[in-house]
Amino acid sequence: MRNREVADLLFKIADGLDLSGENFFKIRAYRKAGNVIKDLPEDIEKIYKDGNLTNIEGVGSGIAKKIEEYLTTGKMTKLEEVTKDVPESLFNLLNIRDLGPRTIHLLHKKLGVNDLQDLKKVIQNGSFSEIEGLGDKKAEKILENIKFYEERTGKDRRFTIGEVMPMVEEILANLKKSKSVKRFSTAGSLRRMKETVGDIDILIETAHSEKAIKEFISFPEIKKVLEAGKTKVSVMLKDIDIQMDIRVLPAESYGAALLYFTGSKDHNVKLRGLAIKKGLKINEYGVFKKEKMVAGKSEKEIYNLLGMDFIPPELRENRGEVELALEGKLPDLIDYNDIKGNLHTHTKYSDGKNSIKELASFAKDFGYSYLGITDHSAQAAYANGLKEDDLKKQIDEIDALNENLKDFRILKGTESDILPDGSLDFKDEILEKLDFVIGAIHSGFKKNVTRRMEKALENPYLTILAHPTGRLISSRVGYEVDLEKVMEKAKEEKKILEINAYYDRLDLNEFNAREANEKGIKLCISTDAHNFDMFKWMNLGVGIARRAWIPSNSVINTYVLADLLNIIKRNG
DNA sequence: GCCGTTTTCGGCCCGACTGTTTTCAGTCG
Repeated sequence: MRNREVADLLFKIADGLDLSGENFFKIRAYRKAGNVIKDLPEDIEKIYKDGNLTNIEGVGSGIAKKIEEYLTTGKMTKLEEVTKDVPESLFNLLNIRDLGPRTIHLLHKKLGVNDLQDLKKVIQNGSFSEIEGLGDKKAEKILENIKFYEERTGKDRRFTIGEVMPMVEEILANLKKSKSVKRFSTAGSLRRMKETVGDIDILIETAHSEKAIKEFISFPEIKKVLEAGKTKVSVMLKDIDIQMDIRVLPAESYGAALLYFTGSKDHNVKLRGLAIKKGLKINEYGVFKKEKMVAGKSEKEIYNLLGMDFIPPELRENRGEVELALEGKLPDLIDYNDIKGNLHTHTKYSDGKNSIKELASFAKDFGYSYLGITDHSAQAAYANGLKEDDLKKQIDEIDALNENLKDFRILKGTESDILPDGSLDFKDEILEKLDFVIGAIHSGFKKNVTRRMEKALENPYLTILAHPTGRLISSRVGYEVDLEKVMEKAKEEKKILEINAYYDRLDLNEFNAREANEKGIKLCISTDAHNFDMFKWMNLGVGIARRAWIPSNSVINTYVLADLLNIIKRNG
């Protein structure tokens, strides 16, 4: 897939034009095309070969030609033209908050600013503030933001959703206690359950906005207030240095604001386009016919007014959901409370923190009706993997525990390493005694991974293939694997692929998961829990599944026990 | 540069906040 690569070039052209003071709408056209291409599920090269480039939203003949040139020759003349007069170091300045292309262009033209050092110099010697439209306050602000920029990776830094959740939950708990706040919700990419978020958006409904804002900015989780108006507050949070935006709203606009700030941007633009055709205007305060407000209290009301069904936040990416909602044909998505058990967990036997009994009791209290125990196998020595005798002992322990459990069952499993030759780490005689078997690659990420996975999938004892791509969102690209082949084999062998909901894995990701589902492959959402606390990640997995348009009956751990056992029973 | 059930020109999503001014431009989301 070279989509990201092509999108980045278009973004670069947009930035370059921006820094040259070019026509605003031309710049936006490049940026829009980049955004659409970045999120396309199909490969841009394939689209080009099929002659369908201009069918992509936002790509006309001009941009199509540039993409064609790049795909066939490896260069893009337009980009070279644009960057000829803009020094590379000028692009970096765009990463500084409150410093945009117009100002950078001005500083470049009038003061010859070419890089960060120049910028600091002109602020310090006062020539910055002498330019019309700029001043001392702006100078001071920029200087402070330069510090921020230098301390961290810049304003484009993204956080995994699991990284920010704990802090968000603390803040939501604070809001729950507040007497001046009536309702609140997350919005933005967090509400859409994207695997990474750039910032955190929170909406609150209150009749006493001044009081609510004052209260909010005094929360202990807040490091610094960036701006604080009457309806909007931006702050930087402690520990993780992420920006949080709060919007304060009256009841009649709550739905409109939730819709607006949940996004995605592309989804909203689409809705507004539809609204215009109906003679309506949508903004964050409501839907308006001329001056008269005709909807806004709830999102559902607004969608219905536009003649469509309510669209769940996880689908709002302008990937066809609007068209389906208009026809009343949205997919019936898996829901957060459909899950009946966690089937990938570790105990003290290997590298987990809790005993089997503790974990089972927790899972039951969590509302689950079964729990799969899948400790590591011997090959995973770093994780204290189980030898055959340990596994036998564990089987006996689970049998004994099950005898005393009511309305709940512990399932006997293993997370067996897939060895270099593609075989599993236990003999058939012991695998036979288990309810199900997870296979996983934990070493040799570059060694015949595709072939090994295919062979493991052919093994009649294997039930589920864990974290099929092996990526870590924040740090690792994953296995050298031909996922297409692995999926074909899984389909052929009727095996299950895992969506590992551990926040830094989310593997399969939403695109792969959707592809697997379209092929008819069953999926399993698991948290790979090493303690109680990690059960909460299950929601992230469901979020990914919802973003992948997956229905409940495609995920095995939404089934009641009897049906689940039927599905995971060996040899069909 | 893109796009069209007001189509090949003339629009292009919309508003808050800030700092600079005194009506607005830049930046951000």
